[in-house]
Amino acid sequence: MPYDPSAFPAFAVTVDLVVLTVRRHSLCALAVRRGEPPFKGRWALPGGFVRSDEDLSVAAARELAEETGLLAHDPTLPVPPNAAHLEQLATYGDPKRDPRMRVVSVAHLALAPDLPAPRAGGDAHSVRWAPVESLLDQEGVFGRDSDLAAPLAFDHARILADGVERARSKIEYSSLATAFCPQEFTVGELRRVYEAVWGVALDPRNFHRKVTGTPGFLVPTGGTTTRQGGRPAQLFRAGGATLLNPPMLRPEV
Amino acid sequence: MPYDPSAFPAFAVTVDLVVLTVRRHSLCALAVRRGEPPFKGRWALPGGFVRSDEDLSVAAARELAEETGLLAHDPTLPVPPNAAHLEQLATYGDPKRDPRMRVVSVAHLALAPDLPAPRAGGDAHSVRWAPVESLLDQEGVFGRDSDLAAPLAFDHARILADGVERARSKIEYSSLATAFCPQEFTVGELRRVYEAVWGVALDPRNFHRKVTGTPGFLVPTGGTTTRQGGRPAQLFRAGGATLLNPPMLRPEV
DNA sequence: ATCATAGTCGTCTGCCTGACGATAATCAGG
DNA sequence: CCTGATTATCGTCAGGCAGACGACTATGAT
Repeated sequence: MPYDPSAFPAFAVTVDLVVLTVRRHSLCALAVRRGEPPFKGRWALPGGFVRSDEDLSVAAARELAEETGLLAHDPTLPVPPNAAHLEQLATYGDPKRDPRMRVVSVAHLALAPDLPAPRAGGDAHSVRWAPVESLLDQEGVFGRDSDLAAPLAFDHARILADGVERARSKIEYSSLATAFCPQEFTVGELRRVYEAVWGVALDPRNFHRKVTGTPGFLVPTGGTTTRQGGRPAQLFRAGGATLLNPPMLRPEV
Repeated sequence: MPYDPSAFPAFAVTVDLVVLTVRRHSLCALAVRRGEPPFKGRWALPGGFVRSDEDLSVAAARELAEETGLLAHDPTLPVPPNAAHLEQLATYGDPKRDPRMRVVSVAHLALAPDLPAPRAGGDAHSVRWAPVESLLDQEGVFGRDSDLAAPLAFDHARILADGVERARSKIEYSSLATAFCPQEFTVGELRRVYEAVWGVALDPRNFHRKVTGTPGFLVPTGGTTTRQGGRPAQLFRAGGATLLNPPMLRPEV
């Protein structure tokens, strides 16, 4: 049977990115300001059309590189210096999610260490890191950041919320939190990642016992650092283990 | 800026379903035999095109109902008698996954109690439950079931494997295993679900202690049954709790 | 020198789990 | 009726792990 294009509806397919990082003790997401209608002037998640010869993960990695300069991390290769964790999040296809046409968006979640500065595709004003609470707070916050108070464009608030929840739950049972850290980091820095992502305070002594006692989670590099002040801390790299068993559960409420 | 259809590539969007159930102590998936090329005569996952006015979850629920007569379970409504759990799994968009054209498939995972018999959309011969191992076993098993030995069409083996892994991990930390049970069930029946999904044997005493001791997991209905033989067992319904904390971890190895 | 800060090591207690003994309530068959 | 097979359910015990928290260590700031 020959291929009949009229036998099915045509869709546009995009990738949208939830890019998360931890800056100044808070979980931040990358947001871009829309320069075109609809939602012109509003903040949105970075993203773009999937090209006709691209796999979805390739499109997501391309968008990530365009927006941040980060490379997606292929687990089969050694970790390049500018690597981010990238995984598919979920797909959103409400017929009315884009008023122009029928768009299905395959959202991806990227986790990155704190970056020097967002590098826009030519227009640095249109890209910024923003704390996820301010992006998700639909009520709006009046004051200096009132330009951020408007809800995100399209269904991006929902997508961001899903991405944040995925990150929050995934660091419980995997070593993914190290994706927020530079290649070498201390136990305290890793703990502050958990604290920022979960929004809770953790006991430094129990946390230290847990992460150093889990085989394959952390590998000491031999060096120490004092960049946080106080007693110098051992430096570690992420070990090969990806699954934490038993998991490190979020404290309840 | 007006909408310009030539500014982006057009995709076909489908939903594919991984429908799992437990029959005769083994985890089974719904498979349909393809009647058209490509992969004519091979087994595949049920699925179809998303209509132009349909959300993805609606399309998945429609396909599920067409193939099985099951209703997707809307968590905000009381559970109808023929309800199945339905959730989005992942999206597959390799440019070469369908030789005819560019198709992006949003796979969904459905979990259902053991059903009387698959009800095909007019052709009962083309749909069947098959143990997931036989569908995933690429080497093929010679013998009576050799028609099942050929690998699934398209990338459906990958999708099925992802769905099975999702189900296996999700019953660890949620009450989702009850989706495989009828409305009323015994602790032993629930244990046999875990054993079938994980492919391991569990200690009946420890399992009983765990599930009856987790608040909100099981609600006794007062009745008892003896349909398994042996001492009569209490009947339960699924409680309101959806998250198991602490989780019930798979035995290692 | 003193203090503040952060890191690291220990201890104790309670909870949960895995291993497994024991008892209870049914059915099949002699 | 009695016996054994089968399944359900309750209990016990030891080990592991997590939360709470004391104590000590090594730095920088004043």
